[in-house]
Amino acid sequence: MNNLEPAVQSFVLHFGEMGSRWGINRTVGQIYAVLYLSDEPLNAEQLSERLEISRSNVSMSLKELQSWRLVQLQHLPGDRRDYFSTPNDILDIALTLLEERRKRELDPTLTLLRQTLMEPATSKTEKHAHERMQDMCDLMEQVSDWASDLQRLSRSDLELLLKFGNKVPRLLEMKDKIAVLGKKKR
Amino acid sequence: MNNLEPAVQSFVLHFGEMGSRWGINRTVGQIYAVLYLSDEPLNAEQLSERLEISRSNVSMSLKELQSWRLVQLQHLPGDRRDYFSTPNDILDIALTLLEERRKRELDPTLTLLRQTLMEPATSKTEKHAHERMQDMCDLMEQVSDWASDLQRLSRSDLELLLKFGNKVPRLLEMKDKIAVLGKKKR
DNA sequence: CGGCTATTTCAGTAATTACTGAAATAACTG
DNA sequence: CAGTTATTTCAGTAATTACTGAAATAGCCG
Repeated sequence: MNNLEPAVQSFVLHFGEMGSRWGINRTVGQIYAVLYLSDEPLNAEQLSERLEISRSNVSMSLKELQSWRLVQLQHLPGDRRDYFSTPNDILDIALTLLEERRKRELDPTLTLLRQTLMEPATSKTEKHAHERMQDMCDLMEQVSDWASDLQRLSRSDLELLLKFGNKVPRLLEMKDKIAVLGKKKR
Repeated sequence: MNNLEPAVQSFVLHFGEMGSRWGINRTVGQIYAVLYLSDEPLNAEQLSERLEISRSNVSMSLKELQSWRLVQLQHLPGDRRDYFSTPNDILDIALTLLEERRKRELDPTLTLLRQTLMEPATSKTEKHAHERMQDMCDLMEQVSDWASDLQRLSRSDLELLLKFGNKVPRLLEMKDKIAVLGKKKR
């Protein structure tokens, strides 16, 4: 890993750590970091060398990253090896991550909650448990909808939303107008 | 764990799984789930029995949850054991989670990125890496600011924001007015 | 203080997860 | 088709993480 430039190396190490703090493992995080910083697509062999990990480990980790749609596979003319890169736009990446997490974490939980809430609650404690689950279900639905909506925004709207984020409270002062707008259009 | 009512049990198991998909481990997730659904505070002994795990495991897991500020410690009159519960409001919980994750994941990464970006980039590849890091840094700052702002919103504004979430695109149609408002007040 | 109860700590072990090398598969090339 | 190169799979092992029981600590109460 000393073949990496210092700035790259510390970023890669940090990402590895963050990865394992998440569900993702260290190696997967490191591979992603290397690809993200690289100015050209890399093949498995190169990743294996730079991170000093086995070829097979690279193969498995890349499969994992592909399942998250976080890396793109491409070919260079006259070279039949697989080359990998990340999207150029960090917003693209963030949106993909958000969407995948929604699918993997929110959706299954929502399914379970709805299913459980179909059954009648008998005892007092069970009634209370149902209330709690209902609250969680409601919130998760809202968050899930929010996330879906973000996916549909144009790039420029997204950037606007991010930029004005720290003025959200003020934006909410306009809630009356927004409410009117909501009624008018729907 | 068969002492738990079926609805509770499946929720607890699911939460355990989700926990380990996260950085948090299965037991911690299960304990949290039990506490969240319980209609009364529980002590370590009770958690140990219900989940059939050792007393010491409960102790460690509760410490972990306390470090995330996700459980509240309290005492019952005439009983010197520690009792634990979660906040009643799921929004409270979500905000705490958001804030802790910001502190643990975004902040350290931002620190590293800023630090690295202070150094000059020499080679061509290093310049490219710096650009990538700068992009990530910018986005993370915006997200971090967003998260901070959410913490400061009143409960009613938060609920409004959540409810109107799926009308975000329409809300952005008003960007001109928002821009004006931004200038006027700042 | 001495006994009692509750909680924490921690070394050892169990369970899980990550990684490797070797072998199998796949895909091209002459 | 045989040879060559690239990728994947997988059984075995290494490394990490989770969990336990026993011992230590802490705090109360008579």
